[in-house]
Amino acid sequence: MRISTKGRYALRLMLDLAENNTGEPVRLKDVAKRQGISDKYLEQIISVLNKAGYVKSVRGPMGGYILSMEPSEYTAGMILRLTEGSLSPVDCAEEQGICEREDACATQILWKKISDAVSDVVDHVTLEDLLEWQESSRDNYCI
Amino acid sequence: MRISTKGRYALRLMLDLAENNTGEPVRLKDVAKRQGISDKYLEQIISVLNKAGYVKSVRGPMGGYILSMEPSEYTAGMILRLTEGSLSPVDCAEEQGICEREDACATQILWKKISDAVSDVVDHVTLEDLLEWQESSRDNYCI
DNA sequence: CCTTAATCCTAGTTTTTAACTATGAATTGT
DNA sequence: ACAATTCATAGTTAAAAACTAGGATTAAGG
Repeated sequence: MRISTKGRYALRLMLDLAENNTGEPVRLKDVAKRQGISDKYLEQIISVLNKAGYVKSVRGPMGGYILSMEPSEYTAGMILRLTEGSLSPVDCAEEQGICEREDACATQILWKKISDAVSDVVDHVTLEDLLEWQESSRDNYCI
Repeated sequence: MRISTKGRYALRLMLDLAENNTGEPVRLKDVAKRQGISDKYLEQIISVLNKAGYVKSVRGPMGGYILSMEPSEYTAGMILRLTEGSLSPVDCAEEQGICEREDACATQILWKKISDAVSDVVDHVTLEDLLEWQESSRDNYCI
């Protein structure tokens, strides 16, 4: 029932872009350093976000990435579904006709409830919310 | 974000024991056949449920397994946590001190929300609920 | 134009986990 | 004694996750 590093890193990546948004593109190498994540791995992850239009890229020196929308316009669900694939605990909870037992399987109802509960959370948390949480937790962060 | 076969099979196994509870022990082989699951694999899964005291075992011929409590006393959460390990999307959401970034990481709050939402579902669905759903879906099951 | 710093693209590798499979010992009803 | 069951442990296979590597492409600055 784990969320993979792809999804988690993608969220932190987007959050980092939001935090460091000065209008200028942000270098991926800097994000990688700040977040302590391999930059080569981040390249793959942001490629997906880029193709989906969630970020804009600028190539060449002084290049990097910028969010293409306001933080409030991204939900965690958008980012996680894009990078994780699906957030459903089982296949049969999101699509019909996969399981030949589905007419006689009560557990499917449970999976659907779980799936809905997860969606309800991630679809109502935006990047802006994360930013706010980040800032308020920053206050009690002593280094 | 998937639930593994261990957890899913364990639920179906417990549900099968509940459905076929006549007071006599139920043979694992029969469960395996009904559910279409390898009996050797089920052996491993029920071993965990047995050690936790969720089922009682009877060895030898005419042996098998029986639920040790009423269906209403088992929640899906009990069964899934036992067989799946944890239902949390990330480690840092259930235990503190794992992530050295936790004081400055807003995503942790999101993971905790997801974790709580999932718990809220699975801790309020009992085996008895599953039994009822099973019976009502049986009605529109034509074979 | 040339160098350099960035993104882009694809393929390969390693590690971990999931999902069984196999073998045989222990137990017990007939 | 025999046969049917659970019990215990180890081994195997397949798939997915988590990176790693190498080079192509683009564009700013001198």
